[in-house]
Amino acid sequence: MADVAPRRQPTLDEVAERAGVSRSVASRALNNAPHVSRAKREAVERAVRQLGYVPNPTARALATRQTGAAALVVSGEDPSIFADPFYAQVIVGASSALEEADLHLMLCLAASDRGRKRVRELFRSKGADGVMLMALREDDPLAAVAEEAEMPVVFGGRPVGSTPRWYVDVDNVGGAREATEYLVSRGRTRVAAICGRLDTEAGRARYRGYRDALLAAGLEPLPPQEGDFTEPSGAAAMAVLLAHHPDVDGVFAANDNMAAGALRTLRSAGRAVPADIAVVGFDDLTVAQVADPPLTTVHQPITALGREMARMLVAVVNGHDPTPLILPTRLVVRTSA
Amino acid sequence: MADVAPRRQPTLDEVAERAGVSRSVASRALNNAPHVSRAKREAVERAVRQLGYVPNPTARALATRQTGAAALVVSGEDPSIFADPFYAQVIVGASSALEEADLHLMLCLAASDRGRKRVRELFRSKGADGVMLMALREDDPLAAVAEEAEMPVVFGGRPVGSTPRWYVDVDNVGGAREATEYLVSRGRTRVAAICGRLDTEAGRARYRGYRDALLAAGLEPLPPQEGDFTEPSGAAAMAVLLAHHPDVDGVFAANDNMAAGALRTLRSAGRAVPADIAVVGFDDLTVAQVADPPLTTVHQPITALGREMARMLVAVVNGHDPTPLILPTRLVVRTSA
DNA sequence: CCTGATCTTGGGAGCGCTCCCACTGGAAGC
DNA sequence: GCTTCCAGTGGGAGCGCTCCCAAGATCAGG
Repeated sequence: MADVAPRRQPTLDEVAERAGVSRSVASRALNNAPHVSRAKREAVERAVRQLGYVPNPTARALATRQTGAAALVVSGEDPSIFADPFYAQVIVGASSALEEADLHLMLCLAASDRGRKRVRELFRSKGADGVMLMALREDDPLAAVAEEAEMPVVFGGRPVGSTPRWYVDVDNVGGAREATEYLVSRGRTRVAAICGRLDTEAGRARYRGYRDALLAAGLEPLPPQEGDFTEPSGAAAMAVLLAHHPDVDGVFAANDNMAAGALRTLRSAGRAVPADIAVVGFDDLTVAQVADPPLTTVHQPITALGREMARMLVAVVNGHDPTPLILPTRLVVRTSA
Repeated sequence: MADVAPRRQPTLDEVAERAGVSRSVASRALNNAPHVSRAKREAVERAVRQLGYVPNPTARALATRQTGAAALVVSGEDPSIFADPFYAQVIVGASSALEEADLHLMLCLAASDRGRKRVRELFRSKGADGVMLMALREDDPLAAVAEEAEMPVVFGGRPVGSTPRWYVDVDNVGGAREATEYLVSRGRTRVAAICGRLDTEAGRARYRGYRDALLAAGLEPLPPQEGDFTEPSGAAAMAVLLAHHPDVDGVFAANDNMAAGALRTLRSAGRAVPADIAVVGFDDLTVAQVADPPLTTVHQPITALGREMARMLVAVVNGHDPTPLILPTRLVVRTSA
């Protein structure tokens, strides 16, 4: 058995006693609220130092009805979705913004039924001061949970088919359009799309951008070749594309992972990139730089996405009503197109 | 201003009243503890359902002195360390194990001074039931914090220069040795090492494994060419290596990111891989599969690492004293060596 | 010197839950 | 028939904090 040190933490009452003041005064001094004389304030500070007092966050949470934590919920059918480096960057951004507001970050991967149930419980029990919700799919069970929740919810990316009150998104349509326009501007005329899951808003929006651009250029869009945002699915989609449309000379992939997969298929099929086929990705993750050839891709400000989500959530928690935010993308030209 | 729905949650007292029992009985029924008659148990369940009652986790935490949360703390000088997909996989594993124990996951990136201060506060205020601590460097300020903490701490990877009571690590020495032995077995005689930060135990251990293998084969190890586990640092290290030891015919990189960087440098230097130089990585992340040529690398069970850390922590929290764990690695042969 | 306004102060009532404990009544043991 | 035991029950005292409020202290203005 582990020997648990049973020494109890000092409480606010003990601090107060030691400082020769009442609990109320000690509490006020601690939260540097007004109505505390300089002398007592200092006495409290001294007692805190001597006793090594640290306030008990749980007790404070119970009294104030604020947990001091914000949750980041990532939906998905299986946990592997979270392995996408995308989320790590979101977390970096969110974490820094929450740090400023002195909130803790709870991370919930709502992949299993059990996980979803726990998220539901979290919502209903108000186990956090607010929630950032990402990666919702069409008919996602979490959508309803968020709906009925009496808790601030900020969406990362819009859910399919509805526009929530608070969200931060990236200009998916614009980014995809720009990427496709670029392919067209380089003289590509048979441009295909390897799109992401079409039960996600990002997947749909990026296909829409691709489609818009081709139509505007008087070219014919190909039907969506659907992947699931993973490298293997991109490789597979590229293989199908090559089989059905051997004359394709440009590919817009809805993210870098799938673009990397496409590159792999093209390599083994002996097609030169970008000479025979140009490839553009989306995200601008590390994989885009490491790929061979380095990927021309649509950069999206992922860390900023996380940061802004957290900031927006903090604003809502503090009683404000911020306006939704759509972050810009920009095309990063490398070698693949 | 956001309109906050002020409807209060039902409390246990209300459930008890509705069910016609005392608060004690209701509590026992809820936690399905013994000493509750079947009739009352059902009455309570009914009341819970009718009222839509959900227990208040904060109040429970205060009463039981258990927060119901475990923290994963990732140390580091700047947040970018967390962008490594490695941590995402650790989280997937930890999350699933914590889910089983019905604990929430708090994520703390202790990159800034502010972040470290908050972690310290977390430790001192017992803001979590236990902590998983990763990526400690030599003289890491968090080491002291963890030391004085009266809280279960499980380390992910050993810290430099000390062996904590509870940790889960990967067989870094063995993995590096196997990788290097493989290079030697393929006839490579001038094998260099691009090692990770030598102020981390993983960085040191992997270099040690490399060194051991060469010495055992009667070959001369080269001095460590230090990187920081990032792709650019691997590229830079490879460039230095090429300049100082033009005759190198094999490289062991301490992780896949750096191996990918090395590949990039070799490509632009016109060296063929593996014909001229063989390259082996470590981690077996997605990048290893996507790299060109696909990386031969040392696979480490990262998700299992996270899972076992969480399980170990749960064991400690429950008063047990589990023994440290060292997870095996295995060489995955692809094309680069 | 008195009145009212303002600042300090501490008592006490929660926040919503767990858990100890004293009490009941019926089954079991002698 | 009488203890003995124990499942079942509810009262009450916390857990450690915040915050309302009444009361005392201080100070200005008239």
